[in-house]
Formats: sequence, structure tokens, C-alpha cells
Amino acid sequence: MDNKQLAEQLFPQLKYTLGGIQGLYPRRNLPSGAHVTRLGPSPTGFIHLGNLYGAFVDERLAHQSDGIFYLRIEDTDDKRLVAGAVDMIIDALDFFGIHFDEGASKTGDIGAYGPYAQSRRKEIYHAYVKQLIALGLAYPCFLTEDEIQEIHQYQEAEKANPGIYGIYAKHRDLSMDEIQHHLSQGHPYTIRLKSGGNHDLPQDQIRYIQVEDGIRGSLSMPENNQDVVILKANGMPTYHFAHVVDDHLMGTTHVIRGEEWLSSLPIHVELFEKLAFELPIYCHTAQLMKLDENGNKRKLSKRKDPELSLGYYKEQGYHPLAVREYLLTILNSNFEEWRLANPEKSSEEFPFTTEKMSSSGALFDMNKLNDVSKDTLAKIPANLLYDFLLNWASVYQPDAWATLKNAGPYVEKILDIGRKDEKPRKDLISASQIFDFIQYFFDDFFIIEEPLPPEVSSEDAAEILKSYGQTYDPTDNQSRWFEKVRTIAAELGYAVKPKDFKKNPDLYKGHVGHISTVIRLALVGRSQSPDLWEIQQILGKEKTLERIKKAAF
RNA sequence: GUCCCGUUGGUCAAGUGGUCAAGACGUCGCCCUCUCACGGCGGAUUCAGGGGUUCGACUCCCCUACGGGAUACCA
Repeated sequence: MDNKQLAEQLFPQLKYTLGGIQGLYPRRNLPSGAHVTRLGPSPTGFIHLGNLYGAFVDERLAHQSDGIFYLRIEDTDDKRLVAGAVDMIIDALDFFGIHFDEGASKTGDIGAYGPYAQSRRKEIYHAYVKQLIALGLAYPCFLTEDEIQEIHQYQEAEKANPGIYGIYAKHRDLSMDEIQHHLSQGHPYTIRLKSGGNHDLPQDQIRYIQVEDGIRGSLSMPENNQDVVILKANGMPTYHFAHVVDDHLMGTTHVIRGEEWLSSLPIHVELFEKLAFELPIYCHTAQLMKLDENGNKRKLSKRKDPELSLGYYKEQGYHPLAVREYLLTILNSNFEEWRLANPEKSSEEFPFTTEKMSSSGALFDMNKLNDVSKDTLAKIPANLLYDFLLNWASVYQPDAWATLKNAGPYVEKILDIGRKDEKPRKDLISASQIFDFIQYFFDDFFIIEEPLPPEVSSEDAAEILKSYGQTYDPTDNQSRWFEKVRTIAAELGYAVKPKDFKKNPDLYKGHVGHISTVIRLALVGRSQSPDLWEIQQILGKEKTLERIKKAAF
């Protein structure tokens, strides 16, 4: 018996021949320079900012080159399967404007290079495994878990590198008779790659592989020497094998993945070589980090950092465009510069490059997100902002939703306060913050939250509001309105200009700012707000007078 | 332990042998100003450490330290 017969025995009557498969996956007919990228999540359904970060690179690279971005579900580990995960992943990315052209979708596979779930590609992997066995490049391994453990312990004691390789790959050279014996006993087995690498050579003779990484430039690593498992005992491929076969067949040109894959790159390179596939361009992205309890940088973790799940940003009401902009600023170091020069352009016009990506992990910066968000929201028209706010409220703050729902034009006016000026206000960050920021416009949410300034007594406050109520005229323009406030100040012994008060604090009780603070407290309940005159224009005469009359300190 | 990747201010970073070492966020001060926000001006805070190479190193080489990752029939 030879390898070929063994292959036939192990994988009899496969659905596909290699030639047949090749015919099913023709080269993609795309314009030159088009990038084909993919996102390959395992279906746990959990997506966090780090995943979005990577997905963004895929999406940009594909779409700015008129290429294809597809979704492939990497479900080779049934322990990781969560029901409804695919929909969750698609929805989460969709919210942030990331759409797939091809692959798994809510209504099934789209595209001619499927199936797009690895669990449905078993026969395809088997065909390639069969070939490797026939060529003597892979072999069945009957090592039990205990035996492997033993080997590891021995290696640890000997200070040898762990793994199944060289002399530790005990089943790599089993005789056909021995294999038949195991088989006849019904021993479970995995298929391992028969690695061509040899690290027992003198240091200077170990072969190194050179790979040009799209982000990191040229990489040099020792070649793989591990007889890695390519097919598990249950017949499913491991990630390593599925990655190589799928990305080849599906025509992926650029493999974007986290840097945690860097150390298994030699395995993949060997697999590509053994299968005689062309190597795609790898882009190993830096991980998004966060600070742990001890002040150390740490990779974002699914379990430990629920606040970095995409759900968190949705819940807080960060606008997807803002998150996009922020991600772009940390993804490409020249994005901010470009944005400054092109304030009105869509971020899709930004020429994204992997060369401008950092190879070291960035710390997630909430301050920066907020700042970017302010700039972003300042450019979004009030009616769209209203829709966004309403949408958010319908899920996360139902009482606000009830209030906002029937007040469209009113809310739009509120959102537009000071935004159309030459130097527009930028105080809107996220939906939850926006609602908090404007809630005093609604009687149901209006309360006086802050006390009078110390310069103003309760009596004076009452006096101020009384005069104000008498002189208030909604038809006054802004400067006329403020003249009247100054008049009240003067009448009650307050300086008309803050500077006067600063120069001679003894001459006055306070200054005009204190007067308007009282009016502000009566109208909005806070000592800080946008321009009062504008607020009154929106509140309207009745509500303004009512609040002035009702206010008590 | 071994292997891989990384290290410019509090954060994100430009930089590729000769720069007073950009810029943004944050922070502090001032200006504008009825408050806030916006805007303007200015300050403080950086090349992890040590050796080389060189007329000259943030830039090139080596060592150390620190951080991250891998080391599965998980991805």
C-alpha cells in the first residue's frame, strides 16, 4: 500500500475532485488593482470595537478599489456557535455603515464562491487533505490527548519547544501496517501536516521565510516546523487549513487580521506552498488596547470589556458616522490632516492605505471620540439628527421618545441653535447627551437644577424676574433684549458690564451676568445654556412668561 | 521557558542620518464674552535605557528593560 491508496482508503468517494473544485471557483473577473477582502468571524455573535476596526480596513480596501468584500462564517468549532450570531454580526456592522457585497447574509448565501460557512465546506477541505496525503505531505495521527500531554510535559522538562514536530511527531512515519492496525481498531485520528521545516539544524541553517506584510513591511521568521493538525478527528478543518483553502478558492487578495495571527504565519505560508496556492497579501493590524487595572496596556477582551462592545456605543447614542470618523483617525495617521483639508467630503473619499496604519496597538481614547463626535454632529442637518435621536430614544429612553415623537419641528429648531453661525456651536456628542442637553425645552423634563449665584439674594431674584416679566417683549431683537437686561441690572445695583464690576467690586452687588443667570435659571433650570434670546424664540412667549412667573428661589 | 511583534509628551501620532522633533485630543493660562459651547493666542509635557556605526543619530546595528501576542483536535 502506498500514500495514494491510503488517501483513497481514508477519503473514499468524495463529492469533489480537485479539478471539479477548481472549475467551481474560477478567477474573479475584476478590474486590475481590485482588492478582495473578507471578514471571517466565528459565530459567537459578539463584536467589539476591535472587530469593527479590522472590518473597516477590509471594507475600505475592497470598496475603494472596486473590489469585493465578503462575509465568511468561520464555524469550524461547534463550541463557539451561538444562535442568531450571523444576524447579530451583520446588524452590528450595518449600523456602522459596513456592508458586504457577498457571502453569508440574513437570507442565505449571496455570491458564486460559496458556501460561505466553513461547516458547509467539509467535502472541499477533504479533497485537499486527500491530495496532501496522497502526496505524502500529510498523515493520519492517532496520538491520544494523554499522549500529547505526555509529550508536552517531556518537552517542558527538556526545555524543548512544545508541539508535535521532528522526533515528537511519533506518527508521522508510521508504516502502512501500523496505520491499518490503528484503523482496524477504530482509533480516532487527526490529519497532520508533514512539515518540511527542521529547527534542529544549526542556527544559521534554519530556513527563514520572508513575507511582505501590507502594514508591517518585510517580515522574516523561521519557517514552520510543526506538524499542525489540519483536519480534526470530527472531520472539520482547523482554522489554519480552512483559511488557506478558502482564501485561495474565494479569491481573497488581502487577508486582514489581528496581529495575534502573526506567530502562525509560518504555518500558513507552508500550507500555501504545499498546496501550491498563491500567497495573498497579509495585513496584520495592531490590536486596539485598553488600560487595565494596573495601568498596563491590554488587548481588548470580549469577556472583560463589555463597555467596548459595539452595543455600548449604540446605547450611548454615538452616531455611526462619528464612530467611523474616529476609527479612521486611529486607522490612518493622515486622516485628520485630510479631514481638515476636506471638511465637507464623505470619509469614503479618503484614500485609505495600509502603509499609513500603525503597527503598534492604540489605546482607545474616549476624549478623542467625543471631540470627533462633536465635529461630526455639527455637520449633520437638524432633521437627520432628529431622526437619529428619535430612533435612539425609541429603544433606550422611551419616555423621551414619547415626548420627542410629536415635536419634530420644535426639536429641529432646538438642535439648530447656534449651529448655522460662522462659528457653529459644537456641543452635541451622543444621543443620550443630546437629550440631556435639551430636555429643559419640555415641561415634563424641566426642573430648576441649580441654586442662585451667591451674588443674588432671593429677594433680588424675585425682583429681577418681576421686572423681566414686565419688560419682556418677544418681538425684541437680540440686542434690544439684552439692553433691557442691562437696564434691570442697573436698577438693582448691578454693574452693566462685568469689567466694571471687576474694577470696582465694592460699588456693585454683582454684574449683568448674574442677572442673566437668574433669568437663565428660571427658563432652563441651569446656569449654563446656549443663547437665552434664541431659547426664548423657540420656547415662545407663553412658556417663557409662565416659567418666569413660576420660578421660585 | 521558547518564538514573534512592538516602544516619539497623559492619549493618537508625523518623522525614514543633519528638523528650533509637525499636528490633533486632553490639560493650564490669556483673549472674545451675560453663562456655556465655538473660535483665537500662548504655555507645560516626548524620542525607554546602554553601547556601537558615523563628521552627525528619533532615524542604522547590538544588548537590556518594559509592553503585547503566540505556544490547542479555539478562532
